[in-house]
Amino acid sequence: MTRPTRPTRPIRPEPAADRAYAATKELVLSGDLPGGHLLSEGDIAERLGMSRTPVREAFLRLQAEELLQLIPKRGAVVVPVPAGEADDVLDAREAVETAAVRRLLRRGGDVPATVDRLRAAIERQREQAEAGDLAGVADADEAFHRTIVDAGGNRLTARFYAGLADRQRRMSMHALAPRPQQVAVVLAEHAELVDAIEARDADRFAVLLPAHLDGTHRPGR
Amino acid sequence: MTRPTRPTRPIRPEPAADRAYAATKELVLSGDLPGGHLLSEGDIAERLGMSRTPVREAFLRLQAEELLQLIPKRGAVVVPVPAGEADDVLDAREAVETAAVRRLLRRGGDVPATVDRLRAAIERQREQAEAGDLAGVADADEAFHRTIVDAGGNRLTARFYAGLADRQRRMSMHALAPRPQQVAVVLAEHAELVDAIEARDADRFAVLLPAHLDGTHRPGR
DNA sequence: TGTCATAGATACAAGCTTGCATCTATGTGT
DNA sequence: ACACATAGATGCAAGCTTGTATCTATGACA
Repeated sequence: MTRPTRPTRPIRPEPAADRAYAATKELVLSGDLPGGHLLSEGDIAERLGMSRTPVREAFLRLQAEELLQLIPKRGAVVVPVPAGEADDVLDAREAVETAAVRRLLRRGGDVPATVDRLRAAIERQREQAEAGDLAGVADADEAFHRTIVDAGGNRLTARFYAGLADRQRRMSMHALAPRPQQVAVVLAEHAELVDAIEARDADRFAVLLPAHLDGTHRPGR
Repeated sequence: MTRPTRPTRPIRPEPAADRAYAATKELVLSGDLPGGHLLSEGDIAERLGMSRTPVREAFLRLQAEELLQLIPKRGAVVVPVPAGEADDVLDAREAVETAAVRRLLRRGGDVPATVDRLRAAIERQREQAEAGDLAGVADADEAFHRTIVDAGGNRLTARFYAGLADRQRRMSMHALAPRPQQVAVVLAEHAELVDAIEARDADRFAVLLPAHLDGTHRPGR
């Protein structure tokens, strides 16, 4: 099996439908399209240089994620962030992450490996913060929490959590950027959460997490 | 606001895509199509007397629910129930229901109304059991648990839970039908769950629920 | 001569384009 | 204020193109 270099790379062009999906989703999640905005298949199709069909496919997928709402014979409206969505997201995240930790401990998963991964994620976040990369900080934060969820080993909740992260990202676009000292608090709280996991203390984790999420993501407090 | 009867009922024919979605989903959830089965757009389209386009839309929606997997140029395979899916579903249900109760109590929701609805659901389930309607028993059981989730007031988790119920239904098709005395146990445990809610004791609920779900849905025990 | 590997042909299925019918909302004229 | 014409957008259908698997026939080798 000598294959020194990739032989003439059989690149397959990304399907048009996937491009349309990614582009449109980015428009919605980035907040570039405000809630309530009405968009049409033809518009996007023209902008992306493709026909309406792949765009329609993209719209259907986004409707399944409740980011778009297709209105018969009218178009697709960007679903506005419902009132109370922030609460719902945080509540759901808390439930999923807590359940993941309980399951990890209950089923005797590899706690040390998880702890290592989490501490590495904290370190990455610290580096991003020192580099002043705000988007990088947010990414690392998401990676930290996703690592917790993945450790639980429940594919269904992990998938659900990915959708929650999307929605949170969409809301964060309208929120204030975290200030440096807030990042320090986040890092410290993350460390505490990891300590609780390392101590195999799910109850302590369950107490720490809501405070962490509320404190981080609720501007009013 | 006098609208005595519906005036000339403006019935709109159900869109072809919705019919295709419902029909195909039923095929999968009922277990009529085994996991791994390969089906094609053309087949379904012909059977339902429509073109491939709405069928394709249905397939896309089902792929978003991870019930179908579209394989380029090949067809759509019915995603087999993954190993460990039963565990994942029960784990996720436990997390969602427990979180719903905690939230209901934390936010001072209308506990008496919820309790009333739950006791009514138990009563319906008892009636279905006495009538010997096994499907009715299963429906009432789902309604009971869904009532708990809805009481939490989190739209995101409620939606997630609906998908869990679908997957559970699909798995139940291959499971044994419950025996009458098992139904009695279920009813008694439901009553205990409601009592915990009425007593506003989320911790007791969190202890009772896993035992209930495990005992009911894990044949091996 | 029999068996196996292989290359070519064929059938099938999706990805996408295009076109048409239908429905909704809007604006105009009386 | 109301009816009607019109523009715009989707819902659906049919056809074309492309990619994949399967079948078959041919040739090499034992």
